[in-house]
Amino acid sequence: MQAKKSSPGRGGIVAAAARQFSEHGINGTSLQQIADAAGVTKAAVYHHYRSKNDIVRAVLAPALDDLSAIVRRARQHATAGAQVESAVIGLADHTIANRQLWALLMQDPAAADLIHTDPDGQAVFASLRDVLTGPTSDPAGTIAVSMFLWGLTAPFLDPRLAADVDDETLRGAIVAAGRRLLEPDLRPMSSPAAAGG
Amino acid sequence: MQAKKSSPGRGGIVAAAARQFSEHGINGTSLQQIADAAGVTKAAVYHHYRSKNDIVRAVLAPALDDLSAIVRRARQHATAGAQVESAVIGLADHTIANRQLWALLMQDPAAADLIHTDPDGQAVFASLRDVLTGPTSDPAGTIAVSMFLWGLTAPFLDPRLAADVDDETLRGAIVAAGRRLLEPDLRPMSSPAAAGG
DNA sequence: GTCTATATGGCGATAGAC
DNA sequence: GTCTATCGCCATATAGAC
Repeated sequence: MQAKKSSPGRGGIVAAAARQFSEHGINGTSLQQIADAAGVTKAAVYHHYRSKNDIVRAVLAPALDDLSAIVRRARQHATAGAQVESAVIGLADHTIANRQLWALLMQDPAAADLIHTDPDGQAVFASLRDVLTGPTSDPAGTIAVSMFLWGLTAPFLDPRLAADVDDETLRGAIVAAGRRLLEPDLRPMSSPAAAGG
Repeated sequence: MQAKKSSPGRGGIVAAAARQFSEHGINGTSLQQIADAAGVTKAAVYHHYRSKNDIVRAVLAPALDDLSAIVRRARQHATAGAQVESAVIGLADHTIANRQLWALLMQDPAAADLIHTDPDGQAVFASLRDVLTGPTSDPAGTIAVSMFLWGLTAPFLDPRLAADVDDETLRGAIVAAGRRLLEPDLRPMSSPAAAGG
């Protein structure tokens, strides 16, 4: 079983594209680079995908599906605290298992455009933020949620972390950060009156 | 006071470029777009800057200078805790006063390339991380620092925050997040023995 | 399903008139 | 200091042979 290296097919192309995208950004990656990385020609790539945008979608789609699953699983918990905890752990695991993809999803302007355009993408992110924010809707909570989500990209983007740190340490640090930033009793309260939900 | 709208000069060009960069990303912005936004032609832009890379540098340079100043100011404090506090506050203020620029600096792959290339840029970020990390060098601390730095981009990138939240709330939330993530006594300690610095 | 070859357009960058 | 016009190149995307 040589894994059919001579003809990568769709899977090999999206894998190669994902690698190039996370290295050079989506706009910084040409179809030629993708084709070269996949070991085929541009025309072969176009046989599988009718445009570069389609490739981008194919790369990002699994991440959006994973996010949906994380939200769905979190919502099965009864209390808001348990939902946040579940989502934080789910995100930590997803980030670690899929670092480049997550960085791409959050970091790249082209990905942001695509998500902003796609109604499903918007809905997934909105529901994720809802779960992480919990029932309260104070600005500080919204800010903490955003900082946590964007902070999740750090473990891949930071060259000092990408190589050295083992997954278990990373997971522990991410979950700890999520708890500190998002758990209601730890959340910053500039005006005490706002605490009464 | 018409601010000389007929000839924007260098200032107008970098301002226009910064706006376009933070909207479409550096690689996603053409010189034609920059010229249009500045109200001149491409050739006029090239009269002031000899390459697109020069424009990028001109856009990012003030942010790097600001970072240097933040680090310098933080280092004047005696204790590590005070240095962290100073740097966090400095970063919060800088992010709020200069949201797009910071997002660009941290978010864009092309900016990352340029910083990675430029020795000064590398040095500034290294020293900033050193100050935020403090004397200890445990992985969890390094991760927390990275998450905080990347989390700082959130306030601009999140459409729900860019418009609604006033600066004071934002500042309070960022500083609070920085404290929670970075202050030693709050930091996650998977192995208690590592605490003795 | 992959290839070579090509069409078409926008890109960064330059030349030279005003 | 700005313009019009253009170069050379590489981008996305297509056509048609094998």
